[in-house]
Amino acid sequence: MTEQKTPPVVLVDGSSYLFRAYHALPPLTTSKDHPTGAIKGVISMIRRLEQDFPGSKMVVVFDAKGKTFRHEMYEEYKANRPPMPDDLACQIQPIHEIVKAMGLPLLTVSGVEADDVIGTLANEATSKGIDVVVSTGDKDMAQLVSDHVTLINTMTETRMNRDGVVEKFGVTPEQIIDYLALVGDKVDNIPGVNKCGPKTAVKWLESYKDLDTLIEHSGEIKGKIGEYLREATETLPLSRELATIRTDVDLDFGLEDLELRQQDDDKLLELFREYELRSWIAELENDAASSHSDNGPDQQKTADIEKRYSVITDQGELDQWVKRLKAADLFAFDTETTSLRYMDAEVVGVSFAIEPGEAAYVPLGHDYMGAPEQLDRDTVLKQLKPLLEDPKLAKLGQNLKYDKNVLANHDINLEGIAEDTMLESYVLNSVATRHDMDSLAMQYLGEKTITFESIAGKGAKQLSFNQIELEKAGPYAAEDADITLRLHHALRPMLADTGKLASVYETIDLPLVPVLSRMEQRGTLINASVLRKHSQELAERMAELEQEAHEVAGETFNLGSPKQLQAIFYDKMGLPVIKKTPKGAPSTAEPVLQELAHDHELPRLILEHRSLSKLKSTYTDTLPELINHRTGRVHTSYHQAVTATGRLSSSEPNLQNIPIRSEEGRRIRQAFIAPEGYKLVAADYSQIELRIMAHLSGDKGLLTAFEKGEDIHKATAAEVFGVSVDGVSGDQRRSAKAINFGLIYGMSAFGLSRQLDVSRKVAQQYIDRYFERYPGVLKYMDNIRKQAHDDGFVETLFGRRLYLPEINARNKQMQQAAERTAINAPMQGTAADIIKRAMIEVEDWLLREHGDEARMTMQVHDELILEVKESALEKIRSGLESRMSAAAELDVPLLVEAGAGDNWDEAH
DNA sequence: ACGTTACCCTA
DNA sequence: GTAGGGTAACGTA
Repeated sequence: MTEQKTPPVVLVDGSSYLFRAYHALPPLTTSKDHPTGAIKGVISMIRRLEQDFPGSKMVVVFDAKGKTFRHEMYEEYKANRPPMPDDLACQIQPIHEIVKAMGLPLLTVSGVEADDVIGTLANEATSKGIDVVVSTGDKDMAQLVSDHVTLINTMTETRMNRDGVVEKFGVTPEQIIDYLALVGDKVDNIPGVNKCGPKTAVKWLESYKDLDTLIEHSGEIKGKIGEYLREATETLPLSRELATIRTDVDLDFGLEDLELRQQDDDKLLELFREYELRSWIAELENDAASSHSDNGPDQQKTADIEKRYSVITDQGELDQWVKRLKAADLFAFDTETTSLRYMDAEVVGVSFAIEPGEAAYVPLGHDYMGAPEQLDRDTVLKQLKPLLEDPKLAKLGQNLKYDKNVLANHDINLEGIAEDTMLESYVLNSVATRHDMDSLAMQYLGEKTITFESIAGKGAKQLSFNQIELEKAGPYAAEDADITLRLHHALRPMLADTGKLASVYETIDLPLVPVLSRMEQRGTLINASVLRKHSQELAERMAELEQEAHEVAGETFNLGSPKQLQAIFYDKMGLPVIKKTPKGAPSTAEPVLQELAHDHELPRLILEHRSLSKLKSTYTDTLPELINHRTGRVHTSYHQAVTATGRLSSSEPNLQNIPIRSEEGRRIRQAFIAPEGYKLVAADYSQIELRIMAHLSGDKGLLTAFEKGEDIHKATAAEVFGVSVDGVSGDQRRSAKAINFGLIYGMSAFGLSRQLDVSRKVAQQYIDRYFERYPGVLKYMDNIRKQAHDDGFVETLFGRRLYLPEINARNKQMQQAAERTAINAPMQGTAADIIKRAMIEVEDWLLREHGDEARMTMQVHDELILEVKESALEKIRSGLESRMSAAAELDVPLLVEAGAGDNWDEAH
């Protein structure tokens, strides 16, 4: 039996969460444009802590305005920090008010930082024998950790005790200050030791225990880094002092003065309404409604919705649920399966939710030793089939494409896909978050969900769902449905409130789900024997190259190892270093070897070997292995919530990077074939991004060029180089093409000069000349940059948003990168929207009119690939072209070029 | 066994 | 200069 302990006092570092929430969360605003992202983030973290530490005294500490004693010690302290952005500053007051209304003591002490207040209170508590939990996102606080003080990062859900500090940093809490002093801090402008990072600091502290001893023995440290250490000996004591959190601040109050007060519901409701924090409003209202029946003692308030999860193994109970599902306006639905790979997956159970907090799991295929008797899978699926196939019964799920695919394995055609939380989250903010359910629950509901790993384990020993005990599987699966439902309630209003996002979700991403599902299930046909033969040829040629390379080098080595290549090229042969990798090692990348190949044989051999090895390992070896035994075809996965711009991505295999540029590579495309009696039709949008640029910018010259159907690169060359269209040389056209691509990518003179191998000055002249001839484009580029800076996001033609959190970053490089994204995203994203619209339309048309004659099988960003019956070839080709062209009404024609052939190479 | 780095394939 | 995914090597568990 253990002693009943006093609950720990919880000290919350509000300021550290303020910044993190501001950067991590999407730039949400109220309908009156008051930003709320940081409010939401900080408050939901405090609420989580209230749940996790019931009965604890909690104190929330923020930095006060103005300078602190550290500035007096060191003028340059935090001199690198930019002023707080306005849209963060204006959220501080509301947070303070909400914290107060929640009844929590709020502290801001001028002249010191929040850290010091926390350090002092922690010190006071431990001296009285009370344990302390410090909630912070700031690693510097690790110095406070002791047997009685732990850290918790409520954002990342990690707790750190003494052992945790040692594990994370490699030094004890007592050594953290010295560690921080050595490493320094760019943001706070603490100098530290030049070139000394975490690794070096840990190494030194391991050998010398503390900073003073290290300084005494600094003469023993060899090499350049030793010199840097000796250079820093004068500033190190200052660095150490700056890094030290004070535990002896003279506060005019003590812990006992900081009382929790009763939460002021009325005030809180008013604040939540003002900042439109909908889910919390609903919760408060519910609490108020139910508080009469709640006559228990004044406990921790029930921030959680009461959860009623059931596991159904009784037919009567299932019937009750089915009845309710049929009557519901919308129900959440989830399948548990044997595998994440949709082609192999079988249903292990299904879960449902209609009302928040209430959910049911119906286990159907748990087959571990001693599993309880369950309802018969096929019988239940048969019972559910009419329900799941009814397009009028609206279903909600998280990534329903997967569920649709899995159900197809059981001959169920899921229809009525009405809402999908993964897509809601993606459309709301494609960049700021991952869109898996666990992340979404944390972000939008402030709730930690049961992870699959926690019930199934991980790595090779991970169990599949059918092997998981019902006691664990039930809550997990039911929670999936419940969380999905509650997420939808949180996300859907946000979509409706934000520009045209709801329409992007409703008319583009959601209707695409069944289209992609069918494309995935259809798969594509591949000639495995051609690929295997190709693999063999590649292997032979590679062996020759390898032997030659070994002879030339005079030693054997692994041609695929950049490290060994470096040793041979730069250490042994002494070749010039043309470029370095990001980590500073001399690069052996393709353009470098290309350059070196002028004077040496070895780089050429490596280059050829490398390109063949790439083709072999990525394509010719792998693709045949991915052929499904049941269908004889290859089934990719299209991911709808991955890219920042709205494009799809493809994996296992990635069909969007099948080679085309080299002859050897095209042989791989030749292995993508049509079935007997069919041809492959490949239709692609010609110059779609440039056309979108013409449309968005409204530039007269560009619009005219496209209207006349001119060769756009030639037309550009004629303008930039001042020659007639007929007089454009091949070189001029090539340059113009690079300029046009550069424009789409947010070009700089530097980038263009490298691409064209001309001086930066010449590149700049080209750019200037271009903008002179196409002034509308320049104006558009300027506008879009300005818009990005003002709004923090850019939009596609259809209103899909891309947030650019780094557009106003202090780091100029980051800011410029964000500007390039701002320029590129509307074009790339609009193109993505257009082809998605085309896919929905084409699929609908084919299913309606040509069910057995043609089917869409692949999408590669601006290209659709279909299998078409030979007899219907011309009809389908023209219908396809016209539908793709009509997928958007632009001020320029959308030209589509479609070809046909026995394989993808021929069709393209 | 897992994560990171360097490299390279596509639009 | 934009946006992705996959592989081998390599370092750390």
